Amino acid sequence: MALEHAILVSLLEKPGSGYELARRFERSIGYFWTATHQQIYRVLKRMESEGLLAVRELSQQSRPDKKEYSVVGPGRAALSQWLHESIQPESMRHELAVKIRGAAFDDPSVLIREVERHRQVHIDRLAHYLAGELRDFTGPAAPTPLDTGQELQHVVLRGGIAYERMTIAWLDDVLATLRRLGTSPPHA
Amino acid sequence: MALEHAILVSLLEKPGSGYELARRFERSIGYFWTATHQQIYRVLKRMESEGLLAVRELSQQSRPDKKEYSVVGPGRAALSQWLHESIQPESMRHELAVKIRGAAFDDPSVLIREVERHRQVHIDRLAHYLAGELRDFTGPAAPTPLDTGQELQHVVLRGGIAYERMTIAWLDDVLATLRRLGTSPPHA
DNA sequence: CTTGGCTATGCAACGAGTTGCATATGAGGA
DNA sequence: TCCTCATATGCAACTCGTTGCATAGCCAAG
Repeated sequence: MALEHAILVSLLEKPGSGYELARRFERSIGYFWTATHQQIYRVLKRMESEGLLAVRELSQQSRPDKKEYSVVGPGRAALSQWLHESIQPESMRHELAVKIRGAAFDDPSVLIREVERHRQVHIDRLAHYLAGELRDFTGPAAPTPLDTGQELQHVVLRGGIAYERMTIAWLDDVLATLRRLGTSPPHA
Repeated sequence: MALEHAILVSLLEKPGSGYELARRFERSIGYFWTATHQQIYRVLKRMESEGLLAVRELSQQSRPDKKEYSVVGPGRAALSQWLHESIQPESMRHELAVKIRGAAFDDPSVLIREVERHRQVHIDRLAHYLAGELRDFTGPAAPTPLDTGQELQHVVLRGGIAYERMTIAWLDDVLATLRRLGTSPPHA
């Protein structure tokens, strides 16, 4: 049910429509929790029927109407309760690592392009995070001092930055290893 | 379908039963891909019916019979084909980060114990990985030189080690931030 | 005036993953 | 004898998540 909680957090930070939430899940919240618009619409509907959210239909000019959701009392209570529960530490889901081990049973060098591609994606994400950090937290236009919400958003963003840096360094290690093995014969 | 591929890799490394695979998914392979035994049994059955795996029923003394699975031609081909396809870079799923941002709407200090608990889990995992590295790759009892499969297993393990170290450092940052905010009033 | 793009919401079908339960063998300890 | 533990496999029901498709309004470009 973590999507439910991610939605509560996002709507507490700022009310919005399903469509707007879907876009937030492509950046910001989406850095550490993903969801497609279909999933979001479905869960929003369920949460509204459970009384966690309130809806307001807004007519808009030059675009379709939208439904703006906001968190109401029971939703806030549900989030608060969840914060007091303990969750189990993340289990990894690293498909590329599966591929790398699998490469032992084929030609490891076929993975070089793939790993290079992933590396570039992580370099782009890092640049994106760093730009966001400068804009919102450490640059001249950032508010000082930061409030609690901003401090917490910043520490989460620092986690994302650390993750991307670590990943890029590891992919460099992977590439060096694949290139070193390049001339070796494939394993039985 | 990544579970399918993780199973192919694991069974190519060494044939085994569903039960044995389930235990491998608690260590080794499980460091970067998780699965429960129910899922594994179900997928094994499907893969066998699709001709990717062969089964051998083994009678055992002093324990129940088991079914030993191994990869056959088409399974190997399926893995090889997957290695040549490209996958999309991982999307994050970091529930703790959602909680941290959510803490802005409650008392941030309630998370301190939770974060400390996660930190300890990652310290334990790091110690476990380092012990495995010493045993299998860098210690005096490790084979020299390593073959291709071992080199690739090692580079994946180095990724796990880097991940745990990064995570521990980040959780220290999170704890320092939570403690600093400890005396502040909760956000609106 | 048609096409493509952005906003905005949604259904239907499927596949992936979790939780709870059920069953059975045999070892070792209370 | 009974209980628990480790081995070993599995069903049923459910939730979560993805993919493909559909609809609809309005704008701007060609």
